[in-house]
Amino acid sequence: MATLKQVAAHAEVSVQTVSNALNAPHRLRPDTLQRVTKSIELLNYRPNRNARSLRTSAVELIGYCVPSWPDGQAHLVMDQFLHALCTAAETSGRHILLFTAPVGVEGMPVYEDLHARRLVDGFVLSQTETHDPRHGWLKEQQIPFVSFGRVWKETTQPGPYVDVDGAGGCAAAVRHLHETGRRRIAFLSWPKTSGLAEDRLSGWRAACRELGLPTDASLAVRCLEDTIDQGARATAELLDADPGVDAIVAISDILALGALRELTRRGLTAGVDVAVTGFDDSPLASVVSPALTSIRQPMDQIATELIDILTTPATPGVSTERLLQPELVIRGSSAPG
Amino acid sequence: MATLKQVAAHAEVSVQTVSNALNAPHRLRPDTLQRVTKSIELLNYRPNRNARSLRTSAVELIGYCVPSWPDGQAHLVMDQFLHALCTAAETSGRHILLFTAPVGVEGMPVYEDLHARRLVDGFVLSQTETHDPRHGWLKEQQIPFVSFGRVWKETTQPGPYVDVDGAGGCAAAVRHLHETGRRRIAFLSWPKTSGLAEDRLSGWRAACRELGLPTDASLAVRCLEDTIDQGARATAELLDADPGVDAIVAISDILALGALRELTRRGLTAGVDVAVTGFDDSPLASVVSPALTSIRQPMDQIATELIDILTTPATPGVSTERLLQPELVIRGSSAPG
DNA sequence: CGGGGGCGTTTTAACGTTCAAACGGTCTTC
DNA sequence: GAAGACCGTTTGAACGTTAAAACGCCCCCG
Repeated sequence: MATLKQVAAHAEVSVQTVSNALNAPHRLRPDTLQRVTKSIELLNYRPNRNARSLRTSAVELIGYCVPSWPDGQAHLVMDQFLHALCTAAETSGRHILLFTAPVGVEGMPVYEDLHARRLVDGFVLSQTETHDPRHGWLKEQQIPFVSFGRVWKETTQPGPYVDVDGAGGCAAAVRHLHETGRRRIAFLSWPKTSGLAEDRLSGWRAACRELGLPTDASLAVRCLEDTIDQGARATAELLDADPGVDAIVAISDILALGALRELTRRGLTAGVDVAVTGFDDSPLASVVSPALTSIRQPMDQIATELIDILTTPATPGVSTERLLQPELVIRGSSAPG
Repeated sequence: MATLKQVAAHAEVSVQTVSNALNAPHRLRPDTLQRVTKSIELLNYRPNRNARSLRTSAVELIGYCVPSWPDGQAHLVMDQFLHALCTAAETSGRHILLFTAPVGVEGMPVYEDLHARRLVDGFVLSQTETHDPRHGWLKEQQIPFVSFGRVWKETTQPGPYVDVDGAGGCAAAVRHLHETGRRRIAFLSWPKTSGLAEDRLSGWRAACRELGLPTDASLAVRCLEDTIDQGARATAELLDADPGVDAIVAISDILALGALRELTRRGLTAGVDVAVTGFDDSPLASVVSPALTSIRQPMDQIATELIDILTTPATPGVSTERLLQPELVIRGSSAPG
């Protein structure tokens, strides 16, 4: 465990010079730099992050509250997201610190504490809710943050965010289905209380109208829970009420799996008789058969933008609200063969 | 952002006394303690972790390498594990720091670097492999670690670990199936190269023998990948070759889902005609129908033991190898109604 | 030849905390 | 009544780093 002092002694320079060699190499004369660099390598020196942070009061750590989920609700792309976030943080020399906190505003003292004790520089929020109180609170406390997901509705100054254009994604799915000959496209959704759901639904509706396809109220079905069973049940209702449906855009992969199951149960072939698309391109999408066409969120890009916004000092010209386009991954459930 | 100095001035004591009030309150006279405590509250003081860590050279941070998975292989219980790990760390005043690293021994420089720069005190490893080189390497470097999962086979001094008795879990599943009248129980497995697979398989074999049930080689089928398709295909082969099979113990929930699908395809009812069990009790197990009987790993306990081993200084009497019992969660796929 | 300006390096001080030793007071003990 | 032990508190130093200022040197210019 070599220290700056030991390196300095070895290279026969002052401590500060070694520090400069690392943080501002242009200040050193080339030969000095080389001598110092050699000593650093020789002694296998690594800067002590704690000492550095104490001096600079920046810890290069970003807090992320690991979501807890109601039973039976999986976050199937969470590991993708975490991996992307981690990678993005690392390319900027930072790391992710995990913690737990109560949901909503009750969790705020935890955020404040972590920041006050200087365990983190700022936070990445996810699971943003319709009237998420966390944004306003953090802004008030002047704690840096960025949110994955817009704050939906009625909140003044929502703060910096990165989000995916769910409406655009669903519209793309509808257009793809239209191109492959589908003409009566249903939408499997969640309850109205979710901003996410309304956004995606609006994309389906807009694209259908644009293409002259029906958007009857009966074509948009809501499931109370994000489970396979609910997806299957809703699909059954849909097909019973309207046998002409030839495609289903589901708001999640899980609901889409439910749709697939119900189709199989009825002796229908997904992708042939009725096309199905999901959302998130979770790992399950590619392991079922027929494999599920799904709308993939660009996790790497999301993570990069999140870290970028969080670590770049606010600049007048640069927006801190970024909407990214998802990608439609086409598989057998909508285009067999 | 109050500091110790400011609190000291406010309480009219020395800095060290305030420090003692927090770290060794028994040393203070009750009235002094109260006065100091009051000042701390009044100024909303929070100790600066960096300064503390610099002095004590302990950062109270535990590194965990976020696993990256081959496409189409989901780690469905990773968020459960992370949540449990986080919670366990927090109850001991620590936190989890995420990072990425190449798999195997190539990732070791990353571990060393994080430790040398004093970003973490130690590591929790997971995804332990048969000849995992990380354990030996870390031990050699004297970097504290604990592994979730045994090092299988031939490694001397495997190092501290917490693991789940997969054999015991599978044996419990077999006994449960036997109790409910099943007499020809098959096992859906992975390739032989996995220590995990061999462990679980051995539990099935042992329990069957104990109960006088057949363990023909044809009853133990191997799937090359952990996908629903592979599980379905293997189940099809199994039933074609041996129509007498009345129960299937699958080594993973994913394979079990494949089995369920194949049964449905054949017009058989899971839980009635053929019983099926999975492993991990992933979120999917409870959202399919019939819901899947599955072997649940005690995540909270696992996490607690991991943190305990990692943070407790080695004591001669106390073992650092702990094997925990999983819990069989019985649902409709093995016991309808 | 004296003053100003770069340049590369060193010096000084500070970040906020804890450890170890020192201190002064009171209470025992012989 | 002096010596020792104990208790609660303070003092001094250190952890390893970086920011800012100071320094000495050389070069240029008037």
